[in-house]
Amino acid sequence: MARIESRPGSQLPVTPPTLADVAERAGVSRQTVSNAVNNPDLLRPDTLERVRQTIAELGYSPNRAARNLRTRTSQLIGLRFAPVQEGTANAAMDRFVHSLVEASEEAGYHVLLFPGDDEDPVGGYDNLLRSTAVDAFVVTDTYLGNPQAAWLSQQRAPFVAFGRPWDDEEPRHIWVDVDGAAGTRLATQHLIDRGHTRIAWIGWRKDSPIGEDRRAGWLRTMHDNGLSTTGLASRVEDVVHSGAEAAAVLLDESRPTAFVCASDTLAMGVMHTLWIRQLAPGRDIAVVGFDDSQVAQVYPVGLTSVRQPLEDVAVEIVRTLRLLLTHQPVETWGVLLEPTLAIRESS
Amino acid sequence: MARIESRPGSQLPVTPPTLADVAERAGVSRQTVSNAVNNPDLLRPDTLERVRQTIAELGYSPNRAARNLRTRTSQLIGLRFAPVQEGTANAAMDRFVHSLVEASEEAGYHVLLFPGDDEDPVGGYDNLLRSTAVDAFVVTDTYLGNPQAAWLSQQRAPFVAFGRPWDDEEPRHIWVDVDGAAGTRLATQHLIDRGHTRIAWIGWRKDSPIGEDRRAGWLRTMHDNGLSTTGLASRVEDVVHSGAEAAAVLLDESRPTAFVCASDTLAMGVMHTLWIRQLAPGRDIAVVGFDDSQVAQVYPVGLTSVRQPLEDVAVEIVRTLRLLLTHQPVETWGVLLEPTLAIRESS
DNA sequence: GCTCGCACTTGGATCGATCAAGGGGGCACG
DNA sequence: CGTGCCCCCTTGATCGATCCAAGTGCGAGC
Repeated sequence: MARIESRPGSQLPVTPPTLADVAERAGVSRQTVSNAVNNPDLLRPDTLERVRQTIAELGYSPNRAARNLRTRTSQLIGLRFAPVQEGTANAAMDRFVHSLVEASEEAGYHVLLFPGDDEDPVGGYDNLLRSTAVDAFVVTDTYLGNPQAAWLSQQRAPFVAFGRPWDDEEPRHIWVDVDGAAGTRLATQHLIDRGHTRIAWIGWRKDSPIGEDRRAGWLRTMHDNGLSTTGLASRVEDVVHSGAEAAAVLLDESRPTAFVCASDTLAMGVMHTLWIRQLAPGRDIAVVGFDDSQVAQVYPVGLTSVRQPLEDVAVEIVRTLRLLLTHQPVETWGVLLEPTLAIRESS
Repeated sequence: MARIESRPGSQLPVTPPTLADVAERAGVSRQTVSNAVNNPDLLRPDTLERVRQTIAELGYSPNRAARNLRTRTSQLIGLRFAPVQEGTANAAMDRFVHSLVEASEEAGYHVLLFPGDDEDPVGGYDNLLRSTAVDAFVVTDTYLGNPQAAWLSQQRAPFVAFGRPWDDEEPRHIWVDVDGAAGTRLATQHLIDRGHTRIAWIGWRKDSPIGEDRRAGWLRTMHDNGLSTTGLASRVEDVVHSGAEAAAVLLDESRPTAFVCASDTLAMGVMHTLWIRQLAPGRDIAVVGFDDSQVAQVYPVGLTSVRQPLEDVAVEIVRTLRLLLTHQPVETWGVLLEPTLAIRESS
């Protein structure tokens, strides 16, 4: 049998069998084999069985390039894989991408990654689109002022966004998103149920619509429960030490017994302040984060955190993409999914 | 209904222009346009300029499927995107994938993700290979007993592994890896330089070759510096509470002043034990983790951690893949890269 | 006997780029 | 003035699957 030579890389791939090979071997025409693969119900059962067996024997699999050329599809979904932000806990992307890969596979698609370039944000999209390398895109960063979604709409390229179009009164593109306000509502209600009344908010700066949405969930829940929020909110950068500072100030000035944070990163900051002040998370002060990042899971005092249903997001995105690509009507512009709360020791 | 504003000039035509369109418009043949794209030096400068201008005017980009069919390549690199392991700090995959996407792009490749299936570990590879959907693979999980690398070798599929073939038997394959022992050596020496002499090791069970490699770095460095290691090592599961328990036992029995861990997850366990015992990381006891995960970066007391040069790994992998795919000789079977130490407050 | 429809076959064209030959014009050289 | 040659470009074939239209054999139904 094949003994591998001692020099690396001296192996050559073999040419796989073609449709014609299968046809000849099975004693049928090319067309019939093609039908066996794509329209099995057109064949008589016994013929189908015979062809299928031959396909199995030869290990035939339709050549992707040829099929793509003819059908003008690639069965690929493009996803811009943006640089990871070091120093923050936001590892949601990883989980989302994985879910997307799984969901796509089930729909007969694969995920193609391409790099992001902040100087030319649509360059990668443009290339792939014009060379018909992908059938559709999934857009993940739809924050305010991001030109990608608008650009893709204009190009009439099929895509679904993970994230709402915050800046527009009228939805210009199809989206799937997680209800951030519902997440912080869950978190806040959870704390209220545990007897907390002075629950503080540490969130992002005002120019982040996502941050404001999450904040609104906290705010409304507090008010719905007749609780005051004066002096209990703070808006900072999404870095650990900002969270720590904000927590320190809030503790000094407003004596909260619990914190709801817009991110696990900020929650980590709170944990730090608690640690410095010899306060035990979960016993003395409750803390809830957002994103259920690995930090929340691995931190010795498990951090209670809002968990986005990324698996469902992926499934919903792929489902919608499929409708788009088969030119079926899409019912709604957007789908909003409910997050859950991963409860741990910190609350 | 959706009102999508359209700027007619910049809108993507229903069908993108083809080579023939460009050729006709520029008054040359298809082949000449093809050469303008792929072998510019075959054209006279003025012709080249003219063709290039026409390409720009029409916004032409070669159709991927057609090119793939003819050249029998796809310019795609397959990567199995395995499920994220919840509850551990190992987010190295994310950073690696991103680096790989960037490095691939520069070499004219894209990364195609496909899901992993533990029941049929080579199924995904097989499909993509037989349908000639990808040119090559990057294999990431080459732990002992993993059949993928061996299977791919046998199929003569071009691939490069991130990870050494630990079982050291034929058939061998081409790999790029990070020197784990060098990483723990860095960590250990760093601690010795800070005056520590009783440095403990918390690592994985013996059946993990990677774990044993990392352990060896600690062991050798200790011995090289004339330090004893008796009673200072422990091997456990890679989960937080195991790390915590191991730390507690070691502290009680051997009074170490520093810990080197095989992972950030275990280091988190150590941190937990320190916290319970009111010991300050970095001041009372030093801790070093492995992987420089987001946990290490975000943890309030920054965790010193061995950082794998994943960017370099990706570049090296792509470089080698390119040699393989162009049938150029590959010099060596494997390349071992040196990690660095991200020093933070915990040491 | 005739029609109808099913289950294929047949031959060709097609998708769009690239490969492998095949010109043709200009220039140098005899 | 003819020949050879190189450079630059053109032409037809090709990659492998799918689309298309027309045709064949056969059994059932009227």
